[in-house]
Amino acid sequence: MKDDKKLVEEITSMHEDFAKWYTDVVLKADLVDYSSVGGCIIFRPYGYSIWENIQRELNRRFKETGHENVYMPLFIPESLLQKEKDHVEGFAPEVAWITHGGSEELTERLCVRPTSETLFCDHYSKIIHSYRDLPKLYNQWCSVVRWEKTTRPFLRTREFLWQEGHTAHATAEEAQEETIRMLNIYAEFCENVLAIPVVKGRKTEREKFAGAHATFTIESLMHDGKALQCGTSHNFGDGFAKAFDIQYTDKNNQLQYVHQTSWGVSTRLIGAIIMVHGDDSGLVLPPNAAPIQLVIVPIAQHKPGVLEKAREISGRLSGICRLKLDDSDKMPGWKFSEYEMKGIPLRLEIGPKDIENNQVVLVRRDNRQKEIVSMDDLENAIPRVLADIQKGLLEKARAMLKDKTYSAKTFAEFEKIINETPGFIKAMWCGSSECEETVKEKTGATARCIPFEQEELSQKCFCCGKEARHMVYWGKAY
RNA sequence: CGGGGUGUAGCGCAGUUGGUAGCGCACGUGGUUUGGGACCAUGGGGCCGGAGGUUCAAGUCCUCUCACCCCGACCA
Repeated sequence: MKDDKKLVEEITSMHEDFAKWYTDVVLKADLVDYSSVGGCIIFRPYGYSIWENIQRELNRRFKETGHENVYMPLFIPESLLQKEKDHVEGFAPEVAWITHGGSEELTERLCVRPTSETLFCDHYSKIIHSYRDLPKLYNQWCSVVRWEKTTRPFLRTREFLWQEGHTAHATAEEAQEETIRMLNIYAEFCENVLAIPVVKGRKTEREKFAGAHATFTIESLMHDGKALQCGTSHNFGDGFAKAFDIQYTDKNNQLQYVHQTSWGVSTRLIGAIIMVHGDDSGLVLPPNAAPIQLVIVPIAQHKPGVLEKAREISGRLSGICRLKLDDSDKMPGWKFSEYEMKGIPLRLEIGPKDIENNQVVLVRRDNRQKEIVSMDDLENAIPRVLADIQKGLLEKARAMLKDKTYSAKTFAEFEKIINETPGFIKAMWCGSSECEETVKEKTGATARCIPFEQEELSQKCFCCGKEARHMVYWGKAY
């Protein structure tokens, strides 16, 4: 078999049609099904299981840093939503409204939460009285609704699952620390669990969250050169506190407003995994996020001893990795293709010849390398190979990010890159919203972030030529 | 919200000048198979997206609707 032979014929090649490739993968890997409600998806067990892994890993990190999970209502009274002006304006166009209970019209419309800032604020205003009540470090796992016009599985759906952390602090400094702490947790999680390298930075005024003082972001780059915002962390300062009257008495018996943050990641991360690691055979999952890390495929399973051996191995390994034994009567080749589409990191083949030789065959999903391993060494070999795959995927993704990151000094250079080799473009910027607008109009690219790691590529804004203030990562985004 | 496309079996499709629906895959059963998507036999499955109309007769022609997908403008 040639390495480059396309084994899975049901998936469109990503070079042929990236959008089609994406939806093919999403459907063929059994991650989701389309639902009867426009713009919404059904998470199938395999897709939901990835989300559960994400939840488990993040929950551990949130709890290690002192956060508690809570749950707020799905509905927000219109009056509550309207308390913070920028916030309402930002979300108004995509809010879904409840107008009736049964056949009776409600006296006040209820908004289906597009995000829960207002609910947390309302609650905080009641429960925070003293500096002794601070900080409040809350998080909630829930779904939110934003009535989007264009939708794509995971990347943009009308209802999506996410987590939103909402914290209240005594001082501006503490709030800023929290904002960055959570951004760093997201970045570490993306790299170590999802094997997705990210660029950390601050959003421009134009791109920041409605109602925030500052928004920080982690941005990643997909196979097609488009950027994907993977998570955001906002510093609200005391803006919401003033709108919602969240005050506490400090040590000197003075009334003070709290300083707040919020931060979130969503099921969009699953879209990122697909578009960063996937290939023409389908999904490729990093072991740390994979619902099933190892699939055992018995060969000639009707022959005496084969299934027994496969079951024995399954039992031995079940404590050291998440695995599945497929003893259905499908052909082995069918199983190989199926689990490649599903991105299971590692496959173990066990057949009569292997049993004779006291060995098994391991095949990696990421590079299809085969390795023959002694039956006695499985407990060492499996974790070793899984760790190696995890590491390899991150390295590969890092190389891609580096490869697709360009820099431009002039507008002409910028345009040429965006049109010919899409990716991140580093370029100096004067800080004006007008230049962002111009760039967007002429090239379709937006300022993804002002990275923490600044470089001085030149003294002048690549767009208007005036004095540059920041180096910005630009790109077309999902 | 604009532009394009598609709706016929679970999925993918065919269906000629209008004559009352077919193929592949999947599924059920029996058997033979199993190191890269097996084969034979046999069986089940349909208000042709919906509503009007034209006609003796509509999957097919006309009108109107609805849904979904894709591509753009706005957004986790």
